[in-house]
Formats: sequence, C-alpha cells, structure tokens
Amino acid sequence: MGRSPCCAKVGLNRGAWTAQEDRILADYIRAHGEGGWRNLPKKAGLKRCGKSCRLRWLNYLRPGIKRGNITADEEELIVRLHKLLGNRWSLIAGRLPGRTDNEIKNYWNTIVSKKVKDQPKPSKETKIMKSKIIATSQPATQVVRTKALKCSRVLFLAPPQARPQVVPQQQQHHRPDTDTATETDAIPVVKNKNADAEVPCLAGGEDHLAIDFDFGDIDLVDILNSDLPDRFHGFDYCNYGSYNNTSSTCSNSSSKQAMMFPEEMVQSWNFGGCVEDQANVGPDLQSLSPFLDSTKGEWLAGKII
DNA sequence: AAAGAATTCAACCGCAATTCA
DNA sequence: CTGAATTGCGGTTGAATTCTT
Repeated sequence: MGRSPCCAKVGLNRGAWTAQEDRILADYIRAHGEGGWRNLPKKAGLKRCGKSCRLRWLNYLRPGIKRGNITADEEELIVRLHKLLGNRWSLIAGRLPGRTDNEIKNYWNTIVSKKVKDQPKPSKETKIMKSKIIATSQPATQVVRTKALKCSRVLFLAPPQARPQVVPQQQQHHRPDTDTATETDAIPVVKNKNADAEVPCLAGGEDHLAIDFDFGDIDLVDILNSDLPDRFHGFDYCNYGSYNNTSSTCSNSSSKQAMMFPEEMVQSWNFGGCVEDQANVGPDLQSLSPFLDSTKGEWLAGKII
C-alpha cells in the first residue's frame, strides 16, 4: 500500500487558479489568518485541497511577493548562496525579500544553471593563478556540506594561527544571559564521552575571532559528526554559544551552550558565518571574503576549509 | 502564417520534519 | 512516549507561452 493522498481529490479543482478562487482564498486568510490549511478550503468554500491553498497563498497571494525581473544583484546572490547551500531553495529565498522558494528554484533551473553550464572552463593560466592565490592566502573556501544553517550573529572560529588556549577541565561553564563571566573563570571545557581525558576547547583570547556567535538551529553535532574524522566523534559538541573576546567573557548553559572544540579540530576546521558589525572584524576574518560582505547579520557558510 | 521545438513556471507529488493529542 | 495530523520542502510535471524554422 502506498501512502494515502493528502486529501480526497474527488470533486476538487486542479490546475491553474482562477481570479475568483484567488479572491476567495485571499479574503479568507485576511479575515482568519494563515494556518489550518487542511480545513481552510471547506471553511472558505474552495474546491481545492489545503496543500494547494497553502502553496497558492505563499507563492502568489501573500502580500509583498515580488514576481519576475530578478535583478543582477539578486542573481549574483542566488548563485553565491546556491554555491554555499546547494538546493536549499527556501533558505536561499529567505535571503531575497519578496522572492519565493519556488521562483528561485525555477529561476535557477531555467536561467542560472544554464549560464553556469555555458561558462567557459578556466584557462590553464587562470588555474595556475588561482592555485597561487590559494596557496598564499587565508583558507580557500570550499563548501563541503550544504545542510541548512542559519543564525543571527556569527563570527568565525579561530583560524589556526590564532587558536584558542588549552584549558583545564575543572573550570566551570557559565550560563549566558544570567551570569557575568569573568576573565579568569569563564573558560568552557568539554569532556570526551568516550574517555576521561580533558579536551582542549575554544576559549577567549587576544587574537581569535570567535565573538558573540549564536548558531540558532544549527545541528552542529550532525555537521561535525558527518564530516569529521572518526577520532572526533563522540564529543559533546554544543551548538549554541556566545563569546566575546573584547570583554574577555564567554558563557554557556544547557540550552544555550558555549561552543567547544578539541584543539586539534580547531586547527584544521573553520566554520563560516558572516559579520554583524564589519567594523569590528579583524584582518583575518576579512580575508575570508566573499562570504562576509553582502550577507550582514546572517549565517552563510558551512564548513570552510 | 503555420508547425514544431524549446522554454517557462505554476502546480502537483511524495517524503521528512514538526506539532499535537 | 507514541501515533496521527499537519506543515514545509525539494523534485518533477505538463500546460501555456515563446522562439525558430
């Protein structure tokens, strides 16, 4: 047996929506609000399934929807976001006010992917030049994972040359928002579940860049465990955090924990994001452009190596 | 002008994730 | 805690439109 359909399709309209159907749907949602899609058609008097109503509202009737005429800037952003996020259309659309995931997806499949495909392959000279740049500059950017990631305020973990200190385990965690950690006691540690050994972790320091980050709904454990070498599996990675190296404080709690990484991992792995206040970004972080320019205040990158 | 090919994009589908009872 | 219901997402389809011959 297959899965039962989302709704009884008998007697329901399909295909293109009429102006009258649009009006009925829009009027109903304005009066009663969004949601309850399953029962909406019956209540509104529409011969459509709830799923169809939802799609129509979200993609076409919702106020503020932009249609067509995607600008060069928007296209550039789409290309860059797609490079980072893959086919996460809803996430990409979230970066483009008024655009829907369906439109972005269609645009990509019809216009952009074609352009990308038609682009001439880089010449030998270009390849050599690129490899020189990579060899002599800050981390080459290569997105390895495209899982949906977002957060409100993000900076980078410490680059290798500005690694965090190794800290003793007995130093305790702090709760964010409630505790005011001091320079001496606010260093987080993480314990390897599989061994009692202390695990070095990211901590405040003069140079490193892990400042005031908030990973929102990132499933960092998933990210790390999926991409990391086996030896790093099983750590108690935490996925929410807040550091502030300018005031030498950091904090964590069970619900919003500090981000902690084994030193060995931090040496070779960086996690990207973007910058809320670029004025405070140091030269190391700035070198990680282009991820940091047009996406102010929003999470962008996955793992950057 | 007509026919066929190519393109576009709104809508559908199935599945996964989330919420609810 | 569990299963059902609901919502959200990405892939795909196919009718309508545009382009080419």
